[in-house]
Amino acid sequence: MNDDQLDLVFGALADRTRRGILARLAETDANVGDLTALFTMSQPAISKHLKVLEQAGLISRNRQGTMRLSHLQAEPLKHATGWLVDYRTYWSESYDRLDELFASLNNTNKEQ
Amino acid sequence: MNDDQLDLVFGALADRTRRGILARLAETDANVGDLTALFTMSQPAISKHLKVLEQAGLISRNRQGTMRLSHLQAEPLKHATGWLVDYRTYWSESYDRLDELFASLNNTNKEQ
DNA sequence: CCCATCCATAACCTTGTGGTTATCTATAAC
DNA sequence: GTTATAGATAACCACAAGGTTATGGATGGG
Repeated sequence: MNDDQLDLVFGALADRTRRGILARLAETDANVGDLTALFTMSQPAISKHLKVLEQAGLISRNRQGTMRLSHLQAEPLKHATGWLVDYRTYWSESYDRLDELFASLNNTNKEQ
Repeated sequence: MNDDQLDLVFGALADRTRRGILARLAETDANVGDLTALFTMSQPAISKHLKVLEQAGLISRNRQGTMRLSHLQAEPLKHATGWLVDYRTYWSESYDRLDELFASLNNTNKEQ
């Protein structure tokens, strides 16, 4: 994953509304109206966020009748994770297994 | 890790100069002059980037004589990773062991 | 004390971002 | 063909972001 893509992906993730959209899409696909109902902002604002997510490759969209369904595309999240875990040797602890890592992350997330 | 912190961390990572600074600090601590020499921009610009990184908790700084050394603080990267891996069930493949994940990531990163 | 060095800060500029309202387009239903 | 609905687009606004140059403040050395 190159610098341009990382700019787009991390930039897309740097907004809590967009992270909220991704969380919602992790459940099921959704149309623009569904997503607009979740946030206290206008439909065009949501459409803009969806465009940002699409350009980052984090969602795909296809027409379903008069609606456009957004679908989570998690692959760039995997690559962003790959970038981040390169720094794991600088974390305070190291983990051999993913489940150990996740257990630790859950703890530290709750602690804060 | 709450939304405000995620805003700051992902926002800090959304700039390639700041990612470059983190990569440099992964080797050794560095002062502002060292970092300015690495990029084609002015010293105040680097100082601004360092402030962003510091507010995101990604670096700490302490005076060493007349210099201020920046030191990588990777803990927020761990927490950001924790947020990202929550989406691992939506990746195209799943991995039980970190080394499997890393191997895959190295491959896909090289492929692109 | 004076001076050089390292860095921060201030002021400014341009562009991007996140929101709004108003309007246009596309699809489906009748 | 008309109409209703879903969503995109345009025009606009306020402010944040990323850069610049100029200058100020802190530290160490002679």
